[in-house]
Amino acid sequence: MVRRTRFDDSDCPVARSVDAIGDWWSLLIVRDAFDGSRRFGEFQRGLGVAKNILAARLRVLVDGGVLDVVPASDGSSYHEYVLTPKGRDLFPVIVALRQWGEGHFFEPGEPHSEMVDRQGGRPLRALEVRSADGRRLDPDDTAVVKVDQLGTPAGAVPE
Amino acid sequence: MVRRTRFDDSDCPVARSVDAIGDWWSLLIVRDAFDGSRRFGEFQRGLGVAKNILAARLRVLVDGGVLDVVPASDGSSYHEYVLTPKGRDLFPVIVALRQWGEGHFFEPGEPHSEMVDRQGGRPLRALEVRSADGRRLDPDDTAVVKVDQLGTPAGAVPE
DNA sequence: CAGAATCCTATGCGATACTG
DNA sequence: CAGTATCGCATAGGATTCTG
Repeated sequence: MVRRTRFDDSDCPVARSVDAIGDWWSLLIVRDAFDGSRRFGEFQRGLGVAKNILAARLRVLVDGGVLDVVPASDGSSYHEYVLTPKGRDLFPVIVALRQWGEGHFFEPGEPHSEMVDRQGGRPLRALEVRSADGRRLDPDDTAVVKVDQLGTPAGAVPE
Repeated sequence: MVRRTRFDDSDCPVARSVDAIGDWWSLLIVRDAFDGSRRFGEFQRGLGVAKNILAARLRVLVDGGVLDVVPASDGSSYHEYVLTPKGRDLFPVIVALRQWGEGHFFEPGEPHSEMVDRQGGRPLRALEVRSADGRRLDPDDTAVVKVDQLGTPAGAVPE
């Protein structure tokens, strides 16, 4: 796929995000990073991915500014991979995917990993899309517009 | 990749979501569906993807319960692809990816498509991850636990 | 226009072996 | 343990053609 079709010049932020993440492995690496994984071996065990693939993905994520390489915290000569602020900004993406999966791909009672609030251990509230003034928005309440210049929508999508 | 490594039996909802979506094309199809695309040709023009690929992806999305096929609303003999409730539940995922992209892949003032509130046309509020009782949560405020049985966390991740 | 059917190639990725 | 190097195959997906 010639490195797949590139989306990095699209004017759609979704496409650029998708392009920047690269592939699903990368996203699962990020997931594990949020879960606390920092070492090469941790990621490899958590993912069951071939080491060459993992190494390549880690490099892409580091180059893309999602992960940072830091000296190992335990004093060993290796290093660790930690999320950058940019990588941490993927938090809602991971949470959104997690909640979608929880809601649609598990039988009631089926064991699964779950993200909880550390204080009290309760599951998170479902993500809510809101307007600038705080109203809850459904998909139909939104439109995608093309912003031509500095922040001024050029026109609402007709519909 | 023998249809890539399967994640559909993972106990992680993120992995199952990723597996169900299939690939980036599918996600961009969903994005366009949220933007109002319904017809084969609309998706194709919006994505610039080969028709066979598009057809295959649409089938996967329909089979997966993300899209539904309905008779064309304009009376033509073709049909249209509309989001199912399950598909509409991907809304936060798309919004999250969009916001990440907006925040990290565009220069200030660089033209891009933007999702706005239909009422007033203002951009959306940034997604916020919240606890069950409404506190804002950062990644560090959360943990991923393994739920063994009916809703009772088996133990917090040590860290 | 909406697809299905072919053909073809680049490459993602899995497996394995090797290094420090 | 943390990677790099090499090999090989399946296949995603691009291009094109054909049909109703």
